[in-house]
Amino acid sequence: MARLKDIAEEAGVSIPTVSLILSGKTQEFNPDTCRRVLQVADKLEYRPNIAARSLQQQKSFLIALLVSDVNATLMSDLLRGVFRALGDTDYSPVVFSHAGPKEERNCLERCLERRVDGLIVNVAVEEDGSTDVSRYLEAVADEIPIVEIFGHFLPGVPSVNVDFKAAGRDATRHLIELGHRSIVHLTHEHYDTARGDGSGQHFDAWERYLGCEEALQHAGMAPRVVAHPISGEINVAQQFVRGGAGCLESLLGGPQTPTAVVCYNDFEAYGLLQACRAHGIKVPEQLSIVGYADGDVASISAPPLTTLRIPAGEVGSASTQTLMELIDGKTAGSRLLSSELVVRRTTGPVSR
Amino acid sequence: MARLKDIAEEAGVSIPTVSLILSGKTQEFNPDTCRRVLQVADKLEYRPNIAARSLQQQKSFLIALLVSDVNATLMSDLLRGVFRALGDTDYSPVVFSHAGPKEERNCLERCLERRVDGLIVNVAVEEDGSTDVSRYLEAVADEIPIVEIFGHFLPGVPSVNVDFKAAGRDATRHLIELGHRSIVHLTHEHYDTARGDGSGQHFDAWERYLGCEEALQHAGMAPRVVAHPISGEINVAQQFVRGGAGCLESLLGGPQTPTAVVCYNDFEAYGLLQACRAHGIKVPEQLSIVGYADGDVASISAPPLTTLRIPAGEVGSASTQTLMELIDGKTAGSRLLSSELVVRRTTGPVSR
DNA sequence: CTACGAGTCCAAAACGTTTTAGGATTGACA
DNA sequence: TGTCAATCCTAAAACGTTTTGGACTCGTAG
Repeated sequence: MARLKDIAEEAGVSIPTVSLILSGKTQEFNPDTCRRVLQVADKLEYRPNIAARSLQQQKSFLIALLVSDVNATLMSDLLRGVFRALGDTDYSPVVFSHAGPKEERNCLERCLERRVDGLIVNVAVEEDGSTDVSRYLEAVADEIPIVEIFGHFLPGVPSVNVDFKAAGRDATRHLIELGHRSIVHLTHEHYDTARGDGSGQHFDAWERYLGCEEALQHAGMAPRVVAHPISGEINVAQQFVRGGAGCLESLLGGPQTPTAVVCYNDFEAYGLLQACRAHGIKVPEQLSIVGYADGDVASISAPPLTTLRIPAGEVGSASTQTLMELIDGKTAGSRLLSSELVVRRTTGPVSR
Repeated sequence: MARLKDIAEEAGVSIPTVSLILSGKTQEFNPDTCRRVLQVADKLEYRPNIAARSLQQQKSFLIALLVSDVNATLMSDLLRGVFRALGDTDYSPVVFSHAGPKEERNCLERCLERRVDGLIVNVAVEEDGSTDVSRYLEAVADEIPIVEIFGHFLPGVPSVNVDFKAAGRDATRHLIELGHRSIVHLTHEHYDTARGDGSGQHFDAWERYLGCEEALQHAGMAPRVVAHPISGEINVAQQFVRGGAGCLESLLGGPQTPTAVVCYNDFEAYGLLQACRAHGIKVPEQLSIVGYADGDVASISAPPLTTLRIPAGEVGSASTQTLMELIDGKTAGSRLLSSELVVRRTTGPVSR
């Protein structure tokens, strides 16, 4: 593989000359020389050795992506977003997918060895809601630019998050605009465990509830919640499906039968949809349903689910952009991205 | 960040001494020296500079993962597999997710600049079934170890693939063991377009059919195929759902009503399942259904789908292992991984 | 004739590591 | 006393870049 030296010899100039010309400082050289050098470089199919450049410049041109595999479904979108934002900068992404705090530590170590120029990290959170690595990460944060995604556990580190509250608000508002006046928020039993400190494991559920509440109150209505248990044993997705299905009775049995339901996620919505069919309840004529996430499930259900798309790609590109700014020495703030409402066929005007 | 030099000075030895001791060649040195050096290294929190090491060793300790975003749903499993196989080797994965041949070329260029030690690549295939980059990749394959996954377009390059034929065979055999004697293969209209050359765009569908055929013939039965159109406009998943649903009539209207169906994928199976419910056909009592892929859809359908799991994680780890062997100068062969049958509730003994 | 500026180019050092080849010191043995 | 081997360590070169601080040659103005 050709080196600067090879080009220099073949073109009859010195190494620095080649280096400078190839990096675009052509105005300081004789046009003839430039042409010759560029031509030889092309002929020899020269490709810079990034390792050598790294060593000299004290920059690795690598950014690390540290994600816990909880976000598995979002992974590919996220990556694509990162990749898009990286565009034709000189940076490449090193990816570490870790299964928990222990591995996370390990990954971090590798990042440091590589002298990565920046870190996009999704902090692993323990079963009990604690985050083990924060200590390491906090220490590292002083030396390397870090952007946190899908969480905000590191003080002083900018984060890119999904605005769950806005998602709740938008879903609810959509229903209100359709004329609904009796709306229930369907969620899981731990939705209010994060109430105290505003963060914690079930933060998203609480935020989502708050969004609902806000939209309802703004329209002069009181929030109403139906929550189902999550037992922990079986497949997570299926738990929510069952949970959603199991709630139909509570919905119908309440003081006032709702005309619309905002669900915590698509699986719940799907379960509810199934239960409705089983009970002969027409969707959306008798009951409108909004889900959340927009995965496969949403688009294949019958009728296809109105839901909100989680902007994983945008999280990827926004966090990358933020990181780039940090790397360039600028300061950067956190960002909150909105989920986009995807109106399909489970919501419709209220019938009277 | 501490360098070998810093340790050397603090421990009162030379740089090579530190280097050698830290890389485990301790037996050639005085135990006291070793202890001192290791202690100082620990104190200064020394981490080797991989860029410098790369330059010296002419190895980047990077392996690149080049995947087209067709395999989005498999991505996170794949990555986890790669990561698992990498274990605590010195290698880290650089990931490039590309949307097509043009980007693929670009990614490849970056890989070469990084002097990656190996490449795991999922060749992008054009609409018409051609592969643009193969030329570049073939050229590169002479210089860098490559392993191809989810395809085999590069001659002479070992590949790791999913055995679609075995998947078809296993699904069918499962049904035969349950006593079924009238089995239909449900697939899409292009399933036999790859027939000629054995590769091409719809390779998987054809292999899957062949597997069915083999199992059936082995049991003395003739294959029977029902294929639905795929129009291209809407959501791919939904196309298959509709396709599957739309086939129920053909199934019932045929010369002999089948007691079991092997579907091309989970979406088809799901659509068929829906149609069965609509028509009052009991699954699995009247009709057994097997899907393929085992994503969210399979586990949330009612009843949950019997299907085959695509071993994406295994593809990741196997390809990584193969690549490591190539990097170590060994030769390595291709591997064909089996999908695992996941028996849920859409298959049962044939009723008479 | 000298001085100076513009236009081109280059020598040398530096980045942090590994490797090769050998140097210094010691003790044992002839 | 000199030789040999063993033990412990190091000097120097190398990997491929970029950067710094000039050097050299013209032409032109003082």
